[in-house]
Amino acid sequence: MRMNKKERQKLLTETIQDNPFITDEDLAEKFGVSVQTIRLDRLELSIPELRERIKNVAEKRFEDEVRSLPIEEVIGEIIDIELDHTAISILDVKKEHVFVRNQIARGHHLFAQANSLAVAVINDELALTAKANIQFTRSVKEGERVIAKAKVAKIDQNSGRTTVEVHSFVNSEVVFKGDFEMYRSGKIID
Amino acid sequence: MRMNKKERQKLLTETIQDNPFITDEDLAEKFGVSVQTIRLDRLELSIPELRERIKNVAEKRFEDEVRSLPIEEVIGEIIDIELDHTAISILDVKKEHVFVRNQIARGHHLFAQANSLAVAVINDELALTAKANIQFTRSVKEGERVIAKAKVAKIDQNSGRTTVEVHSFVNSEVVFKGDFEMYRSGKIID
DNA sequence: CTACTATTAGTACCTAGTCTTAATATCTCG
DNA sequence: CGAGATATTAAGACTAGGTACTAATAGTAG
Repeated sequence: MRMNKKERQKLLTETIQDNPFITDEDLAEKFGVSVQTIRLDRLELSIPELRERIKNVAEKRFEDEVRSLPIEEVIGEIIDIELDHTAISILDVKKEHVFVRNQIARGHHLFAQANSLAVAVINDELALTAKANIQFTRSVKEGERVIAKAKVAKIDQNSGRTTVEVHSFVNSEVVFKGDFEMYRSGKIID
Repeated sequence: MRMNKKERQKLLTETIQDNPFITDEDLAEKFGVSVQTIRLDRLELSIPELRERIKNVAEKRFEDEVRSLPIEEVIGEIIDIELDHTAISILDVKKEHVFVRNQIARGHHLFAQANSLAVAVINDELALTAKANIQFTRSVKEGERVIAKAKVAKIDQNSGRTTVEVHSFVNSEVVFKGDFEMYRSGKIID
């Protein structure tokens, strides 16, 4: 009934991977060996103790949290901005952006990058999108880097309505085009 | 220099909140009191010990992980669908969807809901958005429920190009309108 | 039979606590 | 000022879930 060392260690790795909250004692019982054997196994496999594992999971969550905040505020990373004129952002397409089936980026992520860049380029407290006319000219795959360039095309001095053109590229190939008509609350800050 | 109990306990709560990884010893040093005092404080405030706190953070991360997967696949919850005809989804606007400053939903979330509904309504393995013409007719606030209704308007039998109209409502008031021109890979499944 | 690997056992020690009892310190009110 | 209440500190026994190390035993291959 009892498996050999190699098998046990393989299973041990898997078991801990999908449940890092298991103690050596529980593992020993699960595999029908002594606690000491489990500890030797962990030592050989360089698997840290329960508390360390839990801590790692917790710390990773903290990192993610810090990382997810800026993602929420602006989709993509703004690398250049000249208020009311131009702005550029980059977005690295990762597995969370693509369809599972074909690894093609979901449209709304490209839209989100462009839209939030259009919001950012406007020099106003409250910029909202009123209308948009967009076009996806080529599908973007996981691993590609999308560079979005926004240009303020027109500002209506009375209403404040601002038209922003955004073109997104992968290796100088246009993958997305969008005209955004933006609404701004206050007066134009110069 | 040393603050009173009330002040200390208030600060203690905050300190632990934004760094759950701090030990009683470090806290004692930070507040210039003994470790025992910190422990009494935690007891009074029902703050669990370090290891429990870390475990909670880790467990929460595990829960979140499970929860964040379905959110990725379809934005909003599909409540009705008739392939190649109509579909309806709802999206409850929460704080993660809005601008911090004014609690207005960021445009790309409404777009994402509409776009992913347009993708879903199409009876094909691979549906991609080619173009979209959208309009945000009223701003949506945190706490509101957006109901998106998609209608397939036209299917080009040769190219497979499909036009989907999406209207989104909050309490029967139109908040978003969009015409999506969708591209489908294979033939139309009937 | 010996050499080697694998397993088990036992001991001392560690961290970051809990729980309990008891001794001080400090504050407050009459 | 002093008594009582509240706050703080200390000390001791115990806990989980380990590490690190030494030593004994079991099983197997040459």
